[in-house]
Amino acid sequence: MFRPDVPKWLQLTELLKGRIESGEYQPRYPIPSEHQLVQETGLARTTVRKAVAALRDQGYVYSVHGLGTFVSPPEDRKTS
Amino acid sequence: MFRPDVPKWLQLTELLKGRIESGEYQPRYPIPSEHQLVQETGLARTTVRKAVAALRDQGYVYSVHGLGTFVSPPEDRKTS
DNA sequence: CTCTATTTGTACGTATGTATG
DNA sequence: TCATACATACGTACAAATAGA
Repeated sequence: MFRPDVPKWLQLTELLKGRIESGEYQPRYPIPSEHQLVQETGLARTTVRKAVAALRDQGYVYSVHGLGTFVSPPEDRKTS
Repeated sequence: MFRPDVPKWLQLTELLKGRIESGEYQPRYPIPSEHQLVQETGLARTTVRKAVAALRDQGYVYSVHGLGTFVSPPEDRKTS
């Protein structure tokens, strides 16, 4: 599932970003939980968290403690 | 209370399994709640839950949302 | 019927240790 | 020395189901 030459966390970041940009994950709706992403990818939770943190830093998602991680409105995305 | 070389969650799993197999916890009766196990062991709830989840995976107990976790009948136990 | 307490379920936040390249 | 990656462990928050007063 993952190429060996690129960090897995970065590949997961790009994968999720693609699903957001394609509209598969809609603004204001949650992306899969960390637990679900761990199950689906086989990665460790820390690695999944690193991928989601990068998405957050780039304005693609925001997280609410105890609730989940949600897709940001398109204008929040930092495309730089 | 816990050995340093084995994960605490696994040690708690084995401890509870021992109480089930010895008959201290009887089939169809509840085991201590997560909260009680936290108090008794000093572990975090997440760690206690991991121990109970392992017990569930092995067929030793089943949980009912809002009610508790109960000892399974012996024939459900996966001894493999 | 409503309120409350208890209990399990779900989910994110944080920290530490170990191993590998 | 550093980034990546996995595992363990504690903390905090919110949700849902159940039972009883």
